[in-house]
Amino acid sequence: MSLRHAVLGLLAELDGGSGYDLMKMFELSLGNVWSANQSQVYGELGKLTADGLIQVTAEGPRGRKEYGVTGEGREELRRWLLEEEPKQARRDATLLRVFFLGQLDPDQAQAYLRGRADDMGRRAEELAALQGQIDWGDDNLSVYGRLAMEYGRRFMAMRREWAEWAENELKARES
Amino acid sequence: MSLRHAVLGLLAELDGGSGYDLMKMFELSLGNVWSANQSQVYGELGKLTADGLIQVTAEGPRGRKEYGVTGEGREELRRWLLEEEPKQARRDATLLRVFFLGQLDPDQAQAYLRGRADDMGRRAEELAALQGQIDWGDDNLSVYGRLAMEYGRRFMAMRREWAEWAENELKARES
DNA sequence: CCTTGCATGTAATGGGTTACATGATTTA
DNA sequence: TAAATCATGTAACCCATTACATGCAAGG
Repeated sequence: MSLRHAVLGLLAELDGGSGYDLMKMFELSLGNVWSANQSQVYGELGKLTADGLIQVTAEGPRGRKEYGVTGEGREELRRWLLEEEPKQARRDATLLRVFFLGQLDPDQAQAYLRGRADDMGRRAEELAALQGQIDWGDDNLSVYGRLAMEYGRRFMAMRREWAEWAENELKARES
Repeated sequence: MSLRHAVLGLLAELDGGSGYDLMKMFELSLGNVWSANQSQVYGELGKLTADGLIQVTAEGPRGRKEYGVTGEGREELRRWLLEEEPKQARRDATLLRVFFLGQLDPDQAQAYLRGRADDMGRRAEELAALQGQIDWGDDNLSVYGRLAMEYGRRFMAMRREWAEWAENELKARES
């Protein structure tokens, strides 16, 4: 049930916006942390409106509808932030494969881990470069988005280091 | 489509087993990396059988059916391991909240991060303790499961460090 | 004999992905 | 005037979760 709060949160931070505006945000920033597609966004806007957590505040050209968070919506957002325990989805496609690497030859298993290490190294560098380029503003989404981005960088680095360690563990077993 | 390969992989590693056997594996080891419930397991066994990737190899008491991987199934497992790029699900409930911490008072935001750091620290310790206790065997699932567990430990540690760093970043901004 | 564990299945519901479908407005 | 962008919506399908439903077998 977190898509609901992603939409609610964005509308709260942006002081309102259209479904199209939200989609842009999902595409270029929030989506790295919680992805959503167009169908989902419009669907959720409808449900949130029906539940009274947001409302249409203006209508523009091309059928554009601008939404704003209601008092009830703000309350729900705070409740979610403060009271609901974030529960981790235990699903990792890379790690699932690791469990079954015994089905491959040892050198293929090592190559898999090497591939992960390289991939993660690449991504960590890309993120680090991006981090240097961006001019962070002083608004909430910039301040907290920056924290999230640093998390991403550390995550990639950690995964790279682990994959290299794991590759060496397998090499050590070969004797 | 990875549940399919989780089931296929387990049957390959265990040299066959029943739905019940697989559920046990999901509960106590594989589930930390790819979770699945009873309905899913039995449903997937049916689909895999219909597609010829596994087959019933024996029937036991209480309607027990033992499944084994077919040649086609083994082929599909290798293909998945070697050729399919693991794609990461970009969904993290903890981090999603971080984006919207600006909706809280600064001290509440810091408390959220502190809570995460504590939680992760606790889990990292639990995992480290578990790691020390387990007698790892020499079978594939033990060898590779050990790698996955070390990943979990490092992951928790990284998250703890990040949450502490983020908390300090917020404190530094207060001036 | 009673509890625990073994064992399988189905139905309802909700969320996510992909594809389809349409059209207005701006800009080059 | 053509292409790009803005803008919304629906339908079909698949996957995951929860709940329901049943019954046999082994051990204390």
